[in-house]
Amino acid sequence: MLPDLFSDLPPPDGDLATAPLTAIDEGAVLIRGGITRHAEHLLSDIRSLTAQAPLRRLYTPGGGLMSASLSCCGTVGWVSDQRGYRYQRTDPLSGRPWPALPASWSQLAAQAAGRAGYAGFVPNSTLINRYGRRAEMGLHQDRNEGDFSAPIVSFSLGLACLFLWGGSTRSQRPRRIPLTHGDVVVWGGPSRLFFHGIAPLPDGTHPLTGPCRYNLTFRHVRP
DNA sequence: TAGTAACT
DNA sequence: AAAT
Repeated sequence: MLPDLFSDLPPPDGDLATAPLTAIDEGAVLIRGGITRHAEHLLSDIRSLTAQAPLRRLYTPGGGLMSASLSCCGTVGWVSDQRGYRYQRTDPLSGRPWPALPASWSQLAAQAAGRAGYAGFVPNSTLINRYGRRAEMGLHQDRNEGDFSAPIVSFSLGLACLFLWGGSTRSQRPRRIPLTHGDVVVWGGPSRLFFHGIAPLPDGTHPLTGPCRYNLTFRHVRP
């Protein structure tokens, strides 16, 4: 078996308190394997949450269909359609409020943020992204939250991917950072509005998720 | 405009 | 780069 793109990563530690922390940029860190030991619990929660608010593909305002599927939980959820990007209190599919953000998720996200130097992070919205075969996410900024003092906390589950990490302008060529099952990325402060994205998902199968990657992105949104 | 076409 |  030939070594793959990701085989030189250290083995996952699984604990946010002790997993190895790498600086990516000013205000941005990668915690390798920080949530590995919580993966099955998180995936089980994703199953029950997406039974209430199904994963769905959204249209961008320009009319493009996103290749990743998403859902939300928390007091507000991110949506995109012909009218633009926004956070709203209800799921447009059902008209009902989004499912509550599980307390265990909020605690893990806060612990990750604290490890990255952002004390007191209290997320009120989580975007649940599912990347299937060849799904990707173009370079973008998370800029609809209203509160840019709070960081973004991102959990990776399942198939490995290449995280595209750019800069404050779209023209800066992004670095490609491998993310594997259990990895956590936190960015805020000077890099809070940096462009980022996901390269097309490589083929593969993960024991816990099959041919897909899940990503949980925690935010604090000023309603 | 979190995507895409249409360039180079 | 430009459309929306």
